[in-house]
Amino acid sequence: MNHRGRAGGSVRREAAATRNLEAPLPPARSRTEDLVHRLRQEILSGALAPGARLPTEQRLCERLGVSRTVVREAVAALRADGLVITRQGVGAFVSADAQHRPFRIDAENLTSIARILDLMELRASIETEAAALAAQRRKASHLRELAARLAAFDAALAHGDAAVQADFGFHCAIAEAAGNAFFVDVLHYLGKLVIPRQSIRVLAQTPAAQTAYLRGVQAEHRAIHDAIVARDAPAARAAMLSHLQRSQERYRHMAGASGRRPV
Amino acid sequence: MNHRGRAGGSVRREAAATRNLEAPLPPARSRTEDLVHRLRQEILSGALAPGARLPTEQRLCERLGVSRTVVREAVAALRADGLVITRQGVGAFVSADAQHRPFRIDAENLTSIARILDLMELRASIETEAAALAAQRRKASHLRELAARLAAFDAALAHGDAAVQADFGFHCAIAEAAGNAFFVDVLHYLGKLVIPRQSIRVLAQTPAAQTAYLRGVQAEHRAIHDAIVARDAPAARAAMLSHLQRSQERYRHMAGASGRRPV
DNA sequence: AACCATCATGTTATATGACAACAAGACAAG
DNA sequence: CTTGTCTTGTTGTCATATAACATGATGGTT
Repeated sequence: MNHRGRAGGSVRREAAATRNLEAPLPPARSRTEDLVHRLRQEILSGALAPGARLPTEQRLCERLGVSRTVVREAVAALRADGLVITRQGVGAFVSADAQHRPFRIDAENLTSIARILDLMELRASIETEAAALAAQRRKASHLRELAARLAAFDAALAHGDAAVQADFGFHCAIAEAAGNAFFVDVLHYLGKLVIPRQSIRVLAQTPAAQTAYLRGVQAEHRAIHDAIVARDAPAARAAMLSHLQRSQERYRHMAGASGRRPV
Repeated sequence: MNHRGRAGGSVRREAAATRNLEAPLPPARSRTEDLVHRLRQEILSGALAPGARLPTEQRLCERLGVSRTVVREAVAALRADGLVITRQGVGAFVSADAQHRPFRIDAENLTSIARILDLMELRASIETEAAALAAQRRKASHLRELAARLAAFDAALAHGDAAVQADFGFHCAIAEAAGNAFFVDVLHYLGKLVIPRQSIRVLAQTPAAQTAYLRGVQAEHRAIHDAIVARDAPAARAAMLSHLQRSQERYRHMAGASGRRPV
């Protein structure tokens, strides 16, 4: 028996080549990936209900004409995804919480300036509310943390990269003060996507322009900080919204100025 | 050689048993899971930088004293997670975007009413902004969709379960009208977590109470809808915020009324 | 009858060896 | 310098065997 039925893959690859000679990466799914895809679809579509038992490894081997290695690797992948759980000596079952897949934003979705602005918009919606909640709920410890983050930003004014980190730290401290762990989690997640791009934008400027830019950012930070200290939720919301809208504007400007290729 | 060095696992299990005889599930990691954990930590900690090449399967087998089966399953799991990518004949490499892990909220995190209210708060922050954006950007097609969803809700008033679905559909339509795909994605993700619980709450009531409750919801929906039609972003934001705050209030009330156990 | 130890069976977990598919460099021929 | 071939190393797949585990059946004991 041919150990690897690449016939299908080869056909796909050739077809792609005729359409575009520049084709850099023929996907050419492996058997394992194929099986993962099939099982995942069956689970997500509900054909395999939560709690249902998957066919045994032997049956899957027979039905699909693959080796146990392939089946086991596929199941391992699904288990890593949290879609199935296996019990030695019993079988493999569809996870009870298979329905709510993890939320994820791929880097491929962020190839255009418009998409990045969309992401910043999403972030803004969360942070404005976080600022308002922080104004209502902040404790003394949160205020100390906020002040410390502001000071850290001041200290980092001269170093563009460190300043971007400190900037994010200030925002995280606000999310912490909001007293809702979900806000912190989401912000961290989005931050990892946005920060690198922001950092590059900042560092592309001259040192003098960097400092001027960062001073402006810091002034907006202080406005947010003051509103939170004053327990003025609407003001905090407005200050954060204004801050992030200007941030979007700055990004739009810098992206437009330094060529069309977003990073 | 002993084919499965369960010594460590057994020790762990016994230790746990001495601490708590009720121990329901000794984790007892398998070798595969162990290796997945180790490699994942090395990647996330940065010890294995993005783009770096992993040791070959043979080397991993030798160093860790496990079979190739274990190594391959572990790598398959990491590949499913998007942390590594493998190229036949070349090797396995840490993915470039290994840093930003998918965002996920486990069901275990939602065991208390407070946590669920936190989640509703997060959802509110996103939806209020979505409503405001929808008011600014909605096209004619969006208005048609919104009207259709409202009508669907009216039609489902009698059937509690269908009404909850229609309710969510209306909210999704607003996110669509906001013209930012991320809002739709996040709402869908959060919806899968919130909807079932909301549904149970509604169905626990008497039919008459259900209808009264749903009529109140629908009135709030209309207020949001009208603000979006009028392109009045602040009004849309306020209407949505009010709607969701009342929703939180209702949940708090129902949760308090029907026993302490959240679902 | 109720209880408990033991066994048989089926399943997953792991180990091992082999071969196929592929990539990249070495190397010689043109 | 280019091109084709070979060698080597790596991942992908197959096949088989054994260990660990769960579950129900069996049969003996109380």
